Amino acid sequence: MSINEYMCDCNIIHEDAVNKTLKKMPNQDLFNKLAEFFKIIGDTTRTKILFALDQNEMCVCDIANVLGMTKSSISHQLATLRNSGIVKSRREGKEVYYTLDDEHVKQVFEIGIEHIEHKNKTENKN
Amino acid sequence: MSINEYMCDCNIIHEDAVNKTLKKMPNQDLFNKLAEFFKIIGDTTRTKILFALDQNEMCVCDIANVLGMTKSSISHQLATLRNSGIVKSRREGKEVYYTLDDEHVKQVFEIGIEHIEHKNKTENKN
DNA sequence: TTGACAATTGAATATGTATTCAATTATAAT
DNA sequence: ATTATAATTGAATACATATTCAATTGTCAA
Repeated sequence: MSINEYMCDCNIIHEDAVNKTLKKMPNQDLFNKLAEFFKIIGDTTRTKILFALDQNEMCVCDIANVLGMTKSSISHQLATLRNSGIVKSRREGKEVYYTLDDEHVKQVFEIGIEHIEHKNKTENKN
Repeated sequence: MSINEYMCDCNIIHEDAVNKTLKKMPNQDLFNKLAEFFKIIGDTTRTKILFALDQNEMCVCDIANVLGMTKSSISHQLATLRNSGIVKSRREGKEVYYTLDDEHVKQVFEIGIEHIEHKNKTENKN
């Protein structure tokens, strides 16, 4: 497949690198899901929820108390996280308990925190 | 610090878990930066850019060709990525070359892809 | 079966943001 | 200087989404 089939408003500068990269590119679906995954994590409220669930299994009310927010907003966010397969839930009586769904979430989360802490340490040198 | 200082519309169910988690909670600034980091990665166009830069150092025009988009939109996205410290750039003549800034970005990216591929494999069992 | 409480849901509002388009800046070559 | 091309920038538009508020559902106990 030629790169000329792609619309672009400039001439090609490094054709080899472009073609090599085009060959390796995963399909659109993977990028959509990957972006979706990070976008869902990428919200302040949801990072707090994930941090809390990384410590303990918790019900909606517990999380609302930890974050100082309404159950409604937490529940909306949990629905988002659940629909994306980032957390899972189980009902026990009136309460619904949430946990992280997957080890990858934990890993991504921890590396993210490392990254921020590293940036904080070195932010004075530009 | 008591959890009663936090406004919430429900009674506390598991006070110990809530208090324990409150003690461990990092400050607001860390959550803001962490969410920002993931949010920036969490866009389909930007995941493609990061994938491309994970293969080769590239100029704006190369990236525009790989993604089949205008230089302007790519440049806007690169500015976003650069301002967040996710990519860095160097000028060589008329061209500006971009690379991933940091090993953490690469790690987070790869684990993210693993996560999606794992989900793809197991998506039939609910 | 009625009341109480945990949780979810839908609609509305307010806010954020990706891409487009037009204009501008930076660099190199003639 | 002038032209050409790479890249950036600002403003506008179109689209997505977080929180609030009100109503509803699910479960348990009296």
